[in-house]
Amino acid sequence: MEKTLKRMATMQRMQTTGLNLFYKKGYYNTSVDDILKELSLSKGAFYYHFDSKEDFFIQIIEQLVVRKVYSMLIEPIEGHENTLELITNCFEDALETAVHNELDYGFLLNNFINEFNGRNPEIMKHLNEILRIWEVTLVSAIQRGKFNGHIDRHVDAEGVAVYLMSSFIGIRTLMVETAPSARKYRFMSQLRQYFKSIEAKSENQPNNTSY
Amino acid sequence: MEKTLKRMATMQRMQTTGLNLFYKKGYYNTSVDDILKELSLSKGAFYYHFDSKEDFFIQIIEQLVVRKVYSMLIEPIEGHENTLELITNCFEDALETAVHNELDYGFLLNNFINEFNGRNPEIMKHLNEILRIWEVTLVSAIQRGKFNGHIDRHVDAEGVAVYLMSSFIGIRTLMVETAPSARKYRFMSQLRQYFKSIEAKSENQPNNTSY
DNA sequence: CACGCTACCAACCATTTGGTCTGTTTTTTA
DNA sequence: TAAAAAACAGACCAAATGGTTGGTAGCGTG
Repeated sequence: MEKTLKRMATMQRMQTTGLNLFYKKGYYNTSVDDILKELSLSKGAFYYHFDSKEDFFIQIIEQLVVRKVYSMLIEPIEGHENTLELITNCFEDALETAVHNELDYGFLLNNFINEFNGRNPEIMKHLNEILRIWEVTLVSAIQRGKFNGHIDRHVDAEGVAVYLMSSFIGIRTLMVETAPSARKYRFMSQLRQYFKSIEAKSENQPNNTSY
Repeated sequence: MEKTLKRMATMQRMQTTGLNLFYKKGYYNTSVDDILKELSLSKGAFYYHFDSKEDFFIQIIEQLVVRKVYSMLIEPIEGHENTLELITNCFEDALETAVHNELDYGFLLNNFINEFNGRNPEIMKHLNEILRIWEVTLVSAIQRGKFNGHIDRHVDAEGVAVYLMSSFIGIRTLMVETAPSARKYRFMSQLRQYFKSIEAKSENQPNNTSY
C-alpha cells in the first residue's frame, strides 16, 4: 500500500518550494523551471506528478495554503473564552510572525487574490472559499461573544467580521516595506480601541450566570 | 513649441490604455504587444517614446496613478471642516465608485504594491511615496481634528492613520468578487462606530471659541 | 521644392515560457 | 531474479516576450 510513499514525498517537496517561490515572486512570474532548478528535478518529474502548472497551484492551495490560514487565523479564535481577546491575540501573533519573517511579501491570501482577480476564475474559486471560511469563523466568534455577554448585543456581527478582515489584509500589505514593527504596534492599539467600542457596556456583566 | 503636441497625445493614449491593461491583468502579465494591439500601433512607436516597459510604467505612475489617488483620497480630506466627516465621506465616495465600476479589480495602489513588493525596488519607491503622502495627509487631518476639538486629544494620530489605510486597502480587496455593495455598507457602519470611539467626548464642546 | 526631422512601421532577434515525448533508471511484484 | 510498473531525465517544440534596427510616410521650414 505504501508504494505511493515516495510519490507523496516528492510531491510535497515540489509543493513546498513551489509555494515559497509563488509567494516570493508571484505565480505568473515564477516558471516551472525555476521550481525545478531549486529542487534539482527535471521537467519529466514535474509533469509526471502534475497535469499542469495550474493544477499544481490548486493542489498547493488545498494542501498548504488552507492549512496555513487555518492554523494562523481560524483555529486560534475557535475557543470559548472572551472572543475579543482571542481575536486580539490571534492578530497579534500573526502580525508578530510577519515582523520576524526576514523575507515578508505580505499576506499570502491577499497576494494571490490580487494576482488572480478577474484573470483566473478557477483559482479564484478556491481562494474565495478560504476567505469565506475565515469570515464565517469570525462571524460565529462575534456571535458567541454577544451571547457570552462580552460584546454588545447591538453590534452587527457580519459588519465586524468584514471590518476585521479588511484591516488585517491591509495592515499586512502596509507592513511589508515600511516599519513593520511600528505599524504593527499602532495597528494593534487602534484595534483594541475599536474593540472597546463594541464591548458590552460595563454595567451589563457577562452573563456567565446562564451556565 | 507645439511640435511636441502630437507626441504628447500618443504618449497619453499609450499611458491610458497601458494603465487600464496593467490594472486589469497585472504588469508582468501584460505584454507590450497587448497594449500596442489595442491601440493599433507598432513596436517602433512604443520604443520611440519610451525607453523600456519599466520606464513606461513609472511614467504612468507619475502621470496617472498619482493624480487618481490625489483626487480620490488626498484632496477630499484637506478641508478644514469636521475631519472625521471628511474622511467618512471620502471613503464613502471612493467605495461607491468601486461598487459601480463594472470591471473592478481592486484598489489600484494595493494591486501594484502587491505585485512589486520585494521584486522591483525601483517601482516600489514610487508606490511607497504615494502611500507616504496619503499617510501624511491623514495624520495632519487627524491632528487638525484634535485641535478643532472634534477628535479626542489622547488619540494617536499616526495610529489612526495606519488603521484607516489598512482597512481601506483591505476592504477594496474584499469588495472585488463578493457582494461589493453589502460589504461596503457594513464597512462604513463599522468605520463610523470606530470614529465614535475616537471622537472628543461630548462634554468637551469643539473649541470654536478659540476663533 | 528639397531638405531634415518627427513619428511611426514591421521584420527580426535572443530568450523564456508551459508543455510533450522518448528513453533510462529505480523500485515493486511475481 | 526477471519482468513490469513507477519515477525521473533531458532534448525538443511552438508560442510569446522585451527589445533592436533599418526603413519610410508626413510635415514644417528654408
